[in-house]
Amino acid sequence: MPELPEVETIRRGLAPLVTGAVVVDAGSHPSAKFSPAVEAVGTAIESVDRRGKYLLLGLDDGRRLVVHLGMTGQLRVVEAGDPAGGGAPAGGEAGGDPGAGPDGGDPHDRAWWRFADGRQLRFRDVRRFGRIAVVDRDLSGLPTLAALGPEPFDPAFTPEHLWARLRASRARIKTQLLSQRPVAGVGNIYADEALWLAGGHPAARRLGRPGATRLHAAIVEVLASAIDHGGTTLRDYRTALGDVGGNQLHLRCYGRGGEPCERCGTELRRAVYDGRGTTWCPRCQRR
DNA sequence: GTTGCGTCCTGGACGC
DNA sequence: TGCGTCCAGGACGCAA
Repeated sequence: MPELPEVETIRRGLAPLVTGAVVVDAGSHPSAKFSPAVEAVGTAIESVDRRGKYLLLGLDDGRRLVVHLGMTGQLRVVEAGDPAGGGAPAGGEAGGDPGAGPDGGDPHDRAWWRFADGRQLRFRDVRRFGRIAVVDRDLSGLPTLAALGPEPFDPAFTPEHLWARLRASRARIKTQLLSQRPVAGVGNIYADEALWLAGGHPAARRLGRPGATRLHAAIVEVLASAIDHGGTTLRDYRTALGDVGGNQLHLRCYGRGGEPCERCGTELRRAVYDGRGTTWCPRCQRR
């Protein structure tokens, strides 16, 4: 489930591989979630940026190719003739066999772009929770993207900002983090990790200023640490080079329900809040 | 406007 | 071994 650290790791791997590449052909799964991929044909990729969990490929016609990886999305560059790429795409007509890649490649490939040098950028997404869009440079074509909160490493993301945003809502703290509005890029894994580190209860609806300050520092710390470790691979996530991340070895809360808290030894609890599996320490994280 | 629930989607885990 | 059921979760739609 790619969150900010995973998307950032993919961006860093992808940028040197695709910057300057000219898209000469493309295809996609017929779903409207993926079919905009073909709109990039005839352009050159000028940049690879990230906003929250979204990858933004700057095109030389002024637009941006936006890719959201959803839960199981993977982006890989394959060399011309690489069996993993299914060879040169035959036909290349968008809306072909649902779920099948060009030339009968991986059936979970939802979109692909072929470059002038023969290489392909391929988007594999088993559960089809990802999506692709082509929008103007100002991102106004995607309201969700335009409404994202500040980047966690941006100076605009301050303890005061976080406190003000959390104070303005009565929703649960974790639910607010997952909304992407207080800060962009936090998903279920890092919300649990940051709340554990900050000692905040995920189901609390209010957070004092000291608590918000601790949570701010925790968000920055867990995201930066995860990027340093190459992201978290629980099942599907792979870097642009096909490698697994290493942060799953450093998780201290997420997915560890029933295990002892490494800080106090109390058994970590697991529950579902607002439809999302949540793990927390009942002793370290009191309401 | 805010909040919370249901839906989409598929592979893996698990029980029978 | 095979079948059915449950679970995971980001974004979005909808109802209250």
